[in-house]
Amino acid sequence: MKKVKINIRDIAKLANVSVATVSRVINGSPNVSEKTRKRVLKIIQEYDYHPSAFAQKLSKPRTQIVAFLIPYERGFILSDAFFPPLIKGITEVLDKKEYNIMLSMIESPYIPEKYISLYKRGIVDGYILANVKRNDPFLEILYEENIRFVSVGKVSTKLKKYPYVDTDNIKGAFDATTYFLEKGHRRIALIKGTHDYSFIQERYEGYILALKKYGIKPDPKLVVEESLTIDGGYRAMKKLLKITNPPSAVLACSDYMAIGAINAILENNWEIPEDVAIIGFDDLYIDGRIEPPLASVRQEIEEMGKEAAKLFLHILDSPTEFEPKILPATFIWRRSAG
Amino acid sequence: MKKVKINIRDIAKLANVSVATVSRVINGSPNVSEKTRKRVLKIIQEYDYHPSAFAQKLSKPRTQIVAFLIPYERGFILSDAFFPPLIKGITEVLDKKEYNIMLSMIESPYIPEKYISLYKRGIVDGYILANVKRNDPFLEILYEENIRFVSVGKVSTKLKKYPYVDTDNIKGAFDATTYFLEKGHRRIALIKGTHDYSFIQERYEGYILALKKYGIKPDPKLVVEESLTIDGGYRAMKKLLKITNPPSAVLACSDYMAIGAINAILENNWEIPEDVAIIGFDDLYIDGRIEPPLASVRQEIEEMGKEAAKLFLHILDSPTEFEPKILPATFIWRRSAG
DNA sequence: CTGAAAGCGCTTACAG
DNA sequence: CTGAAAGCGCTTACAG
Repeated sequence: MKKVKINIRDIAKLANVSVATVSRVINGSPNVSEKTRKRVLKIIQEYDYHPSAFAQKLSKPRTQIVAFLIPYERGFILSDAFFPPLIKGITEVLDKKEYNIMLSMIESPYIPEKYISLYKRGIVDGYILANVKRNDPFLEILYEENIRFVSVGKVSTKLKKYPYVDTDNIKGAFDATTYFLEKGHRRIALIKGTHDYSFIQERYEGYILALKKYGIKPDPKLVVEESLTIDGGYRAMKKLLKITNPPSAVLACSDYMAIGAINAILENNWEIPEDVAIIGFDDLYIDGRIEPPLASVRQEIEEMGKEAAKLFLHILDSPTEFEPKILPATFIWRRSAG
Repeated sequence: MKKVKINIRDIAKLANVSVATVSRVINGSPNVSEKTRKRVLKIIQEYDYHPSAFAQKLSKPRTQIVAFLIPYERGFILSDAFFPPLIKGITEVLDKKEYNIMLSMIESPYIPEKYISLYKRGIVDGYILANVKRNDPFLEILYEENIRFVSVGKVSTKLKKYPYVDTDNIKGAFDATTYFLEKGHRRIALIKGTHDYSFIQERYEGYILALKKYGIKPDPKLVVEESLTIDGGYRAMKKLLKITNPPSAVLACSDYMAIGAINAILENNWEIPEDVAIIGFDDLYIDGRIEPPLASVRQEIEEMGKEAAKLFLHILDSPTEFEPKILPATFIWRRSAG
């Protein structure tokens, strides 16, 4: 049966002390005699008393809640394997600091005001953002309003300095492309998404950089833009197979795209990696288990989550002294790469 | 620059009314003259005033926050495609009702008290739970404490009646098995996880029911238990290939397991579906794009999220009058099924 | 339609 | 070490 809700005053009466003393016990203040503390704690336990978080918050500056915002497009692949490990990493760090996570998946186009009110109404101490598009105005609003936030992904080119964590996408794409180059490939294609997302732009840059380093002039016909899905990869590869001088190697900007590309290649009765070698990006769980095993560039997603959470906790205390965190991207060889 | 935090009293003064009137305006009370309302709203806008959610909550019964709890095992495949659509569904419904979601991924073994305090401290109105193991004591605690919750998955055999949403797992497995039987298969194997999770138990039941309907005595050698991963499926299939009279058809309790099984079969130089037909479960995004395309049993995950959220909102008002919701599981034919 | 006042359940100087 | 009291920022009978 439910006992009626008990409050600090009840506990005070029962323990024969003032509410101030009970409050001190709750908050672990040293200014309480051991004897009193024991007595109060006993009553608290006995009556299963839990101080109201909201009432506590009312007299404290922080809420110990961070909003985790994930904007997404209609049709977005929500089964994307990116978020669960990210959330896990964030949770792991914040849990230890008794921080809670308020989750919002918000469909674009969205109204920033709605989500900023989470802060203005005092519900959250700030934001962790993921899947944000290049130069999404939300970041600038947060910045101007002086609201704490951490971005998963370097997404703004306008803000001078802001806290973010990211994978070294340029290096990742550079390494994968370089692998192809060292294997002797000269017709290397890039299958990519639109530049709406910064990581695509960066992977593109890494690809171009590697080509240039080998003195190869990028051929625009070898760079195909499509949606970041299996089907997008399939369509992109179909196009590449039709050009006069098709590529002997393909770097895809995501594993899903790579899987689609593989289907298109096999459908064409070409061999992988003999006729076309292929490398994906992200290193999804399934990569090593498909046929042929898909080489990829690994992101440390859970680690990114952890770093994002750490950075967030850090900027709460020192809003101006922080360093963005870039995590390594590691080329993982598997048979598809040749 | 940050303006100093403004409160209801400031607004009252600026608008030349009492705080009570401002409060009425905020809460859309009809007992305010149009003229006054306009004036107050103007001031509120002008000063970008946002009432403190915590202060409001202090004088209101509900917090408009629900905790979404996901217990998990170390090593659990967090890239599991199950959660993002589930979260999306939950969010979509709750957003409209201005409900927020407090997310907790909690590693087992966990201490229920820690998460129950979210409720006892007045932070959340209740819980939505996913990935809960069969007869997890957490549910019983919530039940006894009279705390509102909805379970994604029918997980308790001890509670008489409690609110849950689930997929019709028995029917799904029954249909898939029946498909095999109608195709003439008589040696049908089941690759499954442990009965820690109720959905495994149910899929097992569906499999057995179908066999019995066709008068086939289940052969224990054809039921293999492994971890719910690609590797688990691989190991399970390896075992099945070694038995004296190997199966001509395999139902796997998850698509990941099915993918592992496919690898084991191909490695053995058997043809799919000619030598062994195979059906997975869940209908992941990739299923139609692997080779051979993987038949599966579709769960309506996003829909489950929506129903879970609706059910939660419902039980807040009528804690005793509700119906658990079972969503259909649909067999999806693809080439692997033969 | 409006306001003064009590109340929600805490924390925290201040005084002793 | 302890308590009385003010304060956090709202809402809501109650009275007019």
